[in-house]
Amino acid sequence: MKYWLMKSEPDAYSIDDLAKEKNQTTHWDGIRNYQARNLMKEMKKGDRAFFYHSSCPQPGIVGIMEIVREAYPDHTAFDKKEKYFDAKSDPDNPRWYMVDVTLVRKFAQIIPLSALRELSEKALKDMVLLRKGNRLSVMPVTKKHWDRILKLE
DNA sequence: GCCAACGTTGGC
DNA sequence: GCCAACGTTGGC
Repeated sequence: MKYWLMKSEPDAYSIDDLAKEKNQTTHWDGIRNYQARNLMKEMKKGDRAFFYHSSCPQPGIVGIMEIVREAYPDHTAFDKKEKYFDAKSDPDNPRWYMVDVTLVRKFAQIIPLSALRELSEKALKDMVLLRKGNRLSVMPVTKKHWDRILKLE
């Protein structure tokens, strides 16, 4: 089993939105970055992912999700009415993919980015999220880092 | 709102 | 293939 981190702006879609979904499950659509897409294609059913709130007053990890369906075409790229429509994605040869995720649990308290940064020179050294200039919205997390982060809860 | 750090686009 | 211009992300 692998571990991941997936970002979302809570104004657009928060962990509470996920909690309100039927079966607390949704498709993680709208990824329009090749590196992030390629990582999503590596995801396997049963993998775990941190839900991360970005671009908000308190960025940080707010809970845990599980991958319940492996990568399949992101149909929102085909629909002109969708925000993430992409004319270059052809239904016969889709450019963008998404996975389905379900909520495992929401943390009682957010694990703020600032708390992660405090460990960036030690236990969380080289974590992708903490790398300077990091902009990836989907990224891998090592088991070592995953376990250490859970101790911050 | 600012700005660093990328990623993408398009002319050559 | 190079690279300047432009757009986006995301913390602060």
